[in-house]
Amino acid sequence: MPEGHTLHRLATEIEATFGRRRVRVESPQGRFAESAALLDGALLRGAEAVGKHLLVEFSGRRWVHVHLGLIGGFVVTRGPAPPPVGVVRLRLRHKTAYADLRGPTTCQLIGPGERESLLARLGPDPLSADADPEQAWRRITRSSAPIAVLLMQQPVLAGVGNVYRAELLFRHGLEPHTPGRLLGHDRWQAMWGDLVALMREGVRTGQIDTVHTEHTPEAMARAPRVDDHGGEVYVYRRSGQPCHVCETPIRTEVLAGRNLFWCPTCQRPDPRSDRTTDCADAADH
DNA sequence: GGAAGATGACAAG
DNA sequence: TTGTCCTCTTCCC
Repeated sequence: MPEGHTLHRLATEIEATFGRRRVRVESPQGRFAESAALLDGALLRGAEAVGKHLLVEFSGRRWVHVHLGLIGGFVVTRGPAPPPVGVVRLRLRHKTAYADLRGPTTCQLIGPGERESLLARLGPDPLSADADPEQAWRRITRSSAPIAVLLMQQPVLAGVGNVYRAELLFRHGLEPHTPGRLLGHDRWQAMWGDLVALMREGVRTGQIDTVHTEHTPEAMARAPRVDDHGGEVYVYRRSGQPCHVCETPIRTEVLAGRNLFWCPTCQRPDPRSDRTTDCADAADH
């Protein structure tokens, strides 16, 4: 579930529900019990998302640092808290709402120093108003790693995951194996602007929709996507299905341990590249 | 009832 | 590059 937009929504929801109130803090599962006891009854000041990280601030310059990883979930529900169902690492609650955290890779009580070092190791977040795309550009243009790998490295760019990276590369017609150093600056600026718009839309709707108006199911008279992640996409998890634009079957492969999807016809190396558009080049990495 | 898989990240080699 | 962790859901027997 969680790419950056999910965490930003979550931060907003947690702040709206629990912000500036004293909350009960529990760890039904037990793995966060010691820290929960320290925070129980404290004032929850607010919540912020940075990339895929969530920071819930409590009085006394204390933060609960949460990272959902691949499978984690943090669900806010109205109403008094019932007995926990399943494995609940952390529960926040007051009289009229509760939030259950399950399966995070990180749930840790931290102080100002640890918070600072976390922020320092993250690249610009397209959802943050003061993010600097040039900071990401400097790393991309220095690297010979495939652009598809760089987009998912959180020190390069914070908040982009497997869906946004695949869809962004499609929307910009960029072959995923193109080395970062061959990416043109203009192309990068366009990609950044697009990411900001796409991810803001993701925060608004809670899902990842990336198709242009002319490629929606209605416009194309095709069946809408039925999937657990909702939105309409060009390539993500569409392996073997026809490209919405050119009908070439979408390709997939595992790159750096993650499933990559792309259209071999619509996506080409950056024009600044001195390579030909021969697909054999793409295998070089 | 069990295996596989999933929008992530890290350590070890 | 591989293995490991986190939890739940889906699919197949």
